[in-house]
Amino acid sequence: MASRRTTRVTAQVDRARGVFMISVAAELAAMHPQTLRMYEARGLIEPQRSPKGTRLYSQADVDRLRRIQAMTTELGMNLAGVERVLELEDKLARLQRRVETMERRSDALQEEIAAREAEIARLEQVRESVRAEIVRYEPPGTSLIPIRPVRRGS
Amino acid sequence: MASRRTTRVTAQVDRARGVFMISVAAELAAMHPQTLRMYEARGLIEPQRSPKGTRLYSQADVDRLRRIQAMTTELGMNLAGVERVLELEDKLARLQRRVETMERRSDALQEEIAAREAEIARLEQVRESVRAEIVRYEPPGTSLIPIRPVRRGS
DNA sequence: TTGCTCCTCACGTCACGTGAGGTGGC
DNA sequence: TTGCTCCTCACGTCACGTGAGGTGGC
Repeated sequence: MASRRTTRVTAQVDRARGVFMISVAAELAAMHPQTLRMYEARGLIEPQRSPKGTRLYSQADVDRLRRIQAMTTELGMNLAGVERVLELEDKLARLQRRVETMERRSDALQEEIAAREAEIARLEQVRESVRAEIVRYEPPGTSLIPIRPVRRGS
Repeated sequence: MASRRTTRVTAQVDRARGVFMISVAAELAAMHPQTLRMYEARGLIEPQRSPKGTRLYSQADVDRLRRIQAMTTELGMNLAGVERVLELEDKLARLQRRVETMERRSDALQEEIAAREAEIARLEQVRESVRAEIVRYEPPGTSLIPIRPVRRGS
């Protein structure tokens, strides 16, 4: 279990780590290397840099490039639109996660209500049986002590 | 209260009703009439038509045109991007409303829990006082009747 | 007749992608 | 030296907006 978590964290780190130089990244994204430089100039992508200044693209960068590629090629969007859509998709994903969290919370609250309902039912059951026991001490006409309303602080 | 609702419904109907011919709508949206025809051909807007075939734009149409205008002029987006962004903004608005509904529901559930907590506290309180009353009937050494464990069904 | 509507066609502009050209370090 | 990197500049293409041109009904 601990090892699985470690593996996942490592994979995440790797996904964000700059490993491809521009020619490789361009081939993986099916783009011209010059296009990648252009996208960077417009702020659509920010690859890391080696100490010498060479761009280093991560797997996450390549994925993002492919999403951009789909929007421009398949939908015919320009870069201004791509930028805005990427923003909105991020917002949407965050909101989606929030909805899921709230749904789980809602379920948990429902369970809390059910648990308290059960507790109330249990307490009422106890009260009923106590009442039944008390009544047994008072069979009409056979009680040894007179029955009177209980008065507090008497 | 009923009249306020009626007013709102009327306003909504008016907002969706085709009232402006193309030259007026174009002026309200600060656009060329030909541009409006182009947007319609591309499916970005669907004005109603008079029996004679004249386009009739509603206030909602004009608002939509202004939103499109802002995206193309201020952000430099093309129409493919506008289309996608309008879709995503709709989705986002729906999800936003859902989050608000869920928040209200969550609050309501919290209140339900609080109400049941109060009921539990009340029942426990009752049980405590019943116990206290029973004890009061059994002062050691002064009871008129012998105290024995209660046996069911005896 | 004027001014609107409808339509189609064509052109100018601009964004984007890509190629060329020149530099520098493994 | 080869093949990559870096950069800037320039050109071809395409989408979009707008204008022209011709029609028809209040």
